[in-house]
Amino acid sequence: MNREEYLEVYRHSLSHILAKAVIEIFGKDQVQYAIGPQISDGFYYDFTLPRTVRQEDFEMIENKMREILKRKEAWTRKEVSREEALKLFADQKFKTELIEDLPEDELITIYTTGDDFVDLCRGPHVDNSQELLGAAFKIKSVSGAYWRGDENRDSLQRIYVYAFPDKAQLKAHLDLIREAMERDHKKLGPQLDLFMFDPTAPGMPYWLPRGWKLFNALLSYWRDVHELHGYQEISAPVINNKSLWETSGHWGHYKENMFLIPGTAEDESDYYAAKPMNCPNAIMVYKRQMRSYKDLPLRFSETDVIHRKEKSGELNGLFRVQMFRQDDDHTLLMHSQIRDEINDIMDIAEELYGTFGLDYMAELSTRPDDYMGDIELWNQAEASLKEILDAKYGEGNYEINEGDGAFYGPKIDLKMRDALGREWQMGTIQLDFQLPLNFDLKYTAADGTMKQPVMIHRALFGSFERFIGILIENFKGAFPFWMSPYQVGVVPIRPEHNEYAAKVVEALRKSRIRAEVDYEDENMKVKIKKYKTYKDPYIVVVGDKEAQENSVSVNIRGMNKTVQGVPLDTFLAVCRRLNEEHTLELADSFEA
RNA sequence: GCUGCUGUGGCUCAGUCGGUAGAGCGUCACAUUGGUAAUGUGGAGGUCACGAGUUCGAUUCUCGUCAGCAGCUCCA
Repeated sequence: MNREEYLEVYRHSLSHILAKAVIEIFGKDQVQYAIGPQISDGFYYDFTLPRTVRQEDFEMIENKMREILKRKEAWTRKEVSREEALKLFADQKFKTELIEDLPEDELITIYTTGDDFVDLCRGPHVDNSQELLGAAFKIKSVSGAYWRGDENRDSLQRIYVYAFPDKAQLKAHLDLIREAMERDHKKLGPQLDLFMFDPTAPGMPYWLPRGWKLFNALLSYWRDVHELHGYQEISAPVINNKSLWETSGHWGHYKENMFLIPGTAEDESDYYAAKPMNCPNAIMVYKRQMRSYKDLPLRFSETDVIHRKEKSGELNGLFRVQMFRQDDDHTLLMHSQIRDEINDIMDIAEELYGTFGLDYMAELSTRPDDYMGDIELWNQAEASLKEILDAKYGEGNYEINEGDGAFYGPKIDLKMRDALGREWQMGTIQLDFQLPLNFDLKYTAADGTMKQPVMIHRALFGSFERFIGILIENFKGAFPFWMSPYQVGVVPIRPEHNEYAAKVVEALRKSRIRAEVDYEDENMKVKIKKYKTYKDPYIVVVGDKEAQENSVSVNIRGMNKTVQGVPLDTFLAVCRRLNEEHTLELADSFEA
């Protein structure tokens, strides 16, 4: 048995122990038990119980589980007929439903643990509870869930449990969770004065001065890269009359997610809606004039604010917001250009992600059952996408989600893995055969006939907001030099050094280095601490010595190391280089 | 939206078994003239999220609203 199978078997087995414990605590006639699958860090089990399980109950339940394990009960497997199974679980409505839903010819197996607990299960399990004695587990949380994920059906209590083969692995996992919590951008962001929220605008971040500096550093890097790849940035209205959204189909399919703004009429006839996507306006720009095949591909990138109304419980810091800016683009092109264009987009993605040292994986989603458009076109497009992915990552080195594409075209999703090994859905590259049709887009082909272009929607960071949220957690707030809100904090030792400090700050700013300085008549240690808390990459201290020799004393972030007597010009040159090269690591030596 | 939890000065949190609140940090003032992560003293700062109910009296109890957090995808 390999490690994964082993995990599966005993997590699964432990979930039965949990169910048994819960039943013994609350009484068999008080508990309806549903399902108890394993998940990535343990397992859960769903129940209906006579009362809500609280945090105070966790220890009691854990103890009951241990007590059951110590009984070293045997597990016996038995094959039963459908009738026997139904009879056995007559008073368990969820189990009954599960049995009734099993295919006619399915073999039904039940497992008995000890002499009183029986559960419907396909197994496999351990043979005796004894085998689980060494396992380490801990109840993680209790939350609500619905029977079969359907909010119209029974509301269940789901008990989550962490489970690992031994204490060391459980501890390692709990440490990882703690580390992730320390990195939580919802905590770090406000702490570093990057962004805030206000109840009058739920899910709509306010970017504070420091955060906006970071945002703009990221944006300007993104612009530079796209400029080199032939993109043209546009900006368009944030609200449009509903007639636009009717044409695009959003009014019909996406209205619940749009913030609506009444016009002057009494009814909805002249409503406006804040844009939830940029595509229709990019199309307006395309339609402004006749387009020739020679113009294509036309790449209209856009970072305007967009709004999407979310259900109240779904907001989550910068990860799920109601107002954000995508690093968006809509490219109009001929069918024959799809492959080259997607290839170029993948190159940009690689370059962008590489700058942050983030690994990424690609996933292809193909034609769904309810697809629209010409099946030939779909086949060609999917073939092109596969070809590109095969060439780039090798056949089989990317995931294919059959039937998971949008109805208007296939797509490639890009997921990345952060410093803690967590996965994030980031970029998305979607082909769209539908909108060009809805808006009746045309170009004049070489033979003088009118043809319809294809549209590509793509965002590589996903949204600036979410991407920054991920970066905050990935770097734990200690950003690479080029994107740090302030790159250098200047600390004059005494007020008499303020004059030289001002000279240093001016020189830094003239070199386009973001520098902050504290002229207060305050102990220098206090100032150093302030900039350390802000995680400024470099803190430079200036006193008599530095003023005299036109140098700075550099404190390097994360290195507990100070380099004294660095000539100011040398320091400036190093900073400029880090900015230009978008270097991930800080320089720790300052040679001329 | 649903389930559960939470909401006390800018921040982190204590407290009130119902009699309108306290600490540390931060901030401000004054003193301190400092060499790489917290100098000292003093002051200001709170309608205890909002609304209603119960009560002689509510920050505390009840209900509602708003916002936040965790989960609601892992299929016996």
